[in-house]
Amino acid sequence: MIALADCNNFYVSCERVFRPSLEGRPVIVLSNNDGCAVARSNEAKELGISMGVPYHQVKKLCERNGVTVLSSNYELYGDMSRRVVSVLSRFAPEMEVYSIDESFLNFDGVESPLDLSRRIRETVGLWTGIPISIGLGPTKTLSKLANRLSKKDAAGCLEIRETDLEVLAKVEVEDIWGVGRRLGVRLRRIGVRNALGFVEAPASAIRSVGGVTLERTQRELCGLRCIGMEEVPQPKKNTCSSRSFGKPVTELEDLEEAVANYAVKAGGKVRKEESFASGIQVFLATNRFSENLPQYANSRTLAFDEPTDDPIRIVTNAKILLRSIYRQGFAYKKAGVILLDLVSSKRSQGLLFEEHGSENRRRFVRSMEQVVATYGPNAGFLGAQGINRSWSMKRKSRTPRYTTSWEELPVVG
DNA sequence: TCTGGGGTCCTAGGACCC
DNA sequence: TCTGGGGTCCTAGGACCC
Repeated sequence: MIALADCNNFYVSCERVFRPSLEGRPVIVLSNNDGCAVARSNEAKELGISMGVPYHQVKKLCERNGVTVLSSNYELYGDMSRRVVSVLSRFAPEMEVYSIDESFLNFDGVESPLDLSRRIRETVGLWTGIPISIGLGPTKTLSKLANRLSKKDAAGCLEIRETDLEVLAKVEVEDIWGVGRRLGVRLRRIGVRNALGFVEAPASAIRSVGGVTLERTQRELCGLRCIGMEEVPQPKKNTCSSRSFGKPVTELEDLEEAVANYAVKAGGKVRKEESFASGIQVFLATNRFSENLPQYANSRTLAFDEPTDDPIRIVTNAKILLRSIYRQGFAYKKAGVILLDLVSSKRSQGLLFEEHGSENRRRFVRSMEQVVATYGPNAGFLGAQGINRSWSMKRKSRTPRYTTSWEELPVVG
């Protein structure tokens, strides 16, 4: 038996832990740049605010109904997520952290999985303040399905088996894990409307619609385990840092600043993972929603002669790539840096005849990181990253970083 | 006016090899 | 008139997930 523990309306729930007055009231959390609604309390869902809707489309509705609108506070959510995970890990020897708000737990051999789930749910709620739901099933895909159904159940814990045909018949085909909008359309076209139809369709038909991946999903729904638990997260193959700009950017100098910042950030992630990047890609794009403005998007890739984690090399190359794809006369909305083909820093192939990256350089980078970790991001940065950063994103109503910043601790009494 | 960010996997097609 | 067979590697694009 596999359990999927999923935090309810996670970002909203995190905010409510520190502002209990938001309990029972409509709340939404916005994506970066205060762009879209990415988390909604049940009350907000009832008002008809859908997942991912652009905020400007529901702003009036929010104002009319007294919805509390918050910018995202990823530092807080990340820390709360770690707390939830640490509680969950007490209950299952084998566990996979699947996303910021979901974990799979292996319940093989557990005598009464539902009882255990209820205990876990209670403990997480008590110790972290975050409400969770738990779905149980013989495979990951079935536990995902059970979890979805458990959200509607007041008890918050639900078990499903591949033999529960009448339950499967009630699940829309798009609600299956691994079936998105496109595959949903194509499946409906061949007459598959719900999970029962999906299970009963011939494997060859499923395969012709969605390849081996979708056939695997079908087997999983039939109770056959095809997707295993991944206790140790696989090392990342790529890492990306990108942002939409707070306002359109036209000048190369501004783009260079922005791209330098993304490059430094992506480099930081790579160093943290103890990896080196083998290549780098820079991309930029105008606002694809502004149909009447001239559109342009491009990207360019370059392979490092030797895998690296050196921010100065990364920034230098990012700027070279940017200049090669930049074209004047466009209002750019977004740019980003992707570091490609990450390899372990311990097993990286060096150059045969020369040596890159002096020990001095490495010490310099480490010192910079320590300065920033202690005194904040403005205490030390590369000149290329710029000072004014007029392009930086909007985030109007971010709550304090209650749990990760001494300056922003909640005040009691 | 205003529309997120960060990933993975699979497949088809082209370039190239012998 | 007739124009092979069997590979690998890389990339772009499309699908999905949260």
